Amino acid sequence: MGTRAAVMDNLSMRISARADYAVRAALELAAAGEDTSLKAEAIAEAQGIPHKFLEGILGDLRRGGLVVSQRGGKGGYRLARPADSIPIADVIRVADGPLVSVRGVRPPDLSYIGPAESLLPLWIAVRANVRKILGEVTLAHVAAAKLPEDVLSLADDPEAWTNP
Amino acid sequence: MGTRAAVMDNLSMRISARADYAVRAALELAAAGEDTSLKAEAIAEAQGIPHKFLEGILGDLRRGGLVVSQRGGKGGYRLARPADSIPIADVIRVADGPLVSVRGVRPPDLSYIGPAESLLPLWIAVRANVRKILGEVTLAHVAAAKLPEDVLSLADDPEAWTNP
DNA sequence: ACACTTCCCTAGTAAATCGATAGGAAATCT
DNA sequence: AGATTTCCTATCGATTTACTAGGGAAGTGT
Repeated sequence: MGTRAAVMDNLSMRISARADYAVRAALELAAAGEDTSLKAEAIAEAQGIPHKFLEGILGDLRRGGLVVSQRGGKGGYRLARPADSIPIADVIRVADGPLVSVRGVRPPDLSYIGPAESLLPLWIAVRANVRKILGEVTLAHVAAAKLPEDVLSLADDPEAWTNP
Repeated sequence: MGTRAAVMDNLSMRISARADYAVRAALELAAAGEDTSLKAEAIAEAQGIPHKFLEGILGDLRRGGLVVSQRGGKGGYRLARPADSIPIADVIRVADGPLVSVRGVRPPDLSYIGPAESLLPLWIAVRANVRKILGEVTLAHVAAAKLPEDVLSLADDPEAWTNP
């Protein structure tokens, strides 16, 4: 399409359904407590996530070492570590692949020429900033609705909530 | 072939080829000066961008009011405003749509329930942060290879350049 | 032992998106 | 008129996304 009018996303920051679901599922587990285990179906119900889809995501979280699972009648999933030791960044990375890459190429391997040369440090700066936030905020923070001060102050600016 | 660049993979930060090309094309125009116009073919050559693809992107920039065009023998594209008044964010937004989205939805339109309630302010905070950087840095900054101090200091941290 | 529950694994699929290309119409210059 | 360059529409193949289906493996309670 030459003109893109109706289609949305994907400029700079995009959080996929997969990542979003993963974080929300992890938050349910965080809220349940480290030693209570929840069934996939219960999480799916609570958060309105297609449960078969969620099963796959929970499998990723397990393989990533963030949750542990148990089969059978009293089975389910629970967090593998305390919720305050799991940053949101970890959940997203495990569910959705590496946090950042550049067209398959890592930022340090890019080569820009001419007036575009300084683009690389710019992307790096943006990335560093995103990492700082998502690496600082943990499941415990979000589940308890107590975000760190510096993050809150960013979200408090009414301008942050406006559209484009 | 030249340089192809930047898409940040998957999770958090992704810059599409479209956005990357758009910024690089705008940078060529910025370097050329506000009253010099460049042909699409010349820009494509200089930055190693498929020229037919670039034509579509330049069309978006024109419709977004960032560049003006002229057809015919002495035609081409030039910036519609001074390079120091065009933030990188504008270029990306015009070429690629809204800067941040979750599951294709803009953050203010999301609704989270239960322990996921505080997810919304978190996404907003991240978005505000990205906006702050990309809204502050202009085409002039990048074209002149003189990024603002606060951005540079972010990119200076060696940790920012590490892989995952 | 047996039934039941719940996780686990593999495949598949419809739709969207991405990057790119082609052909020609419209405008502008010499 | 003739050359040039933007502008418009349409299409393409490949990949990704978001999901669905079905069944096997492992654990639990009776």
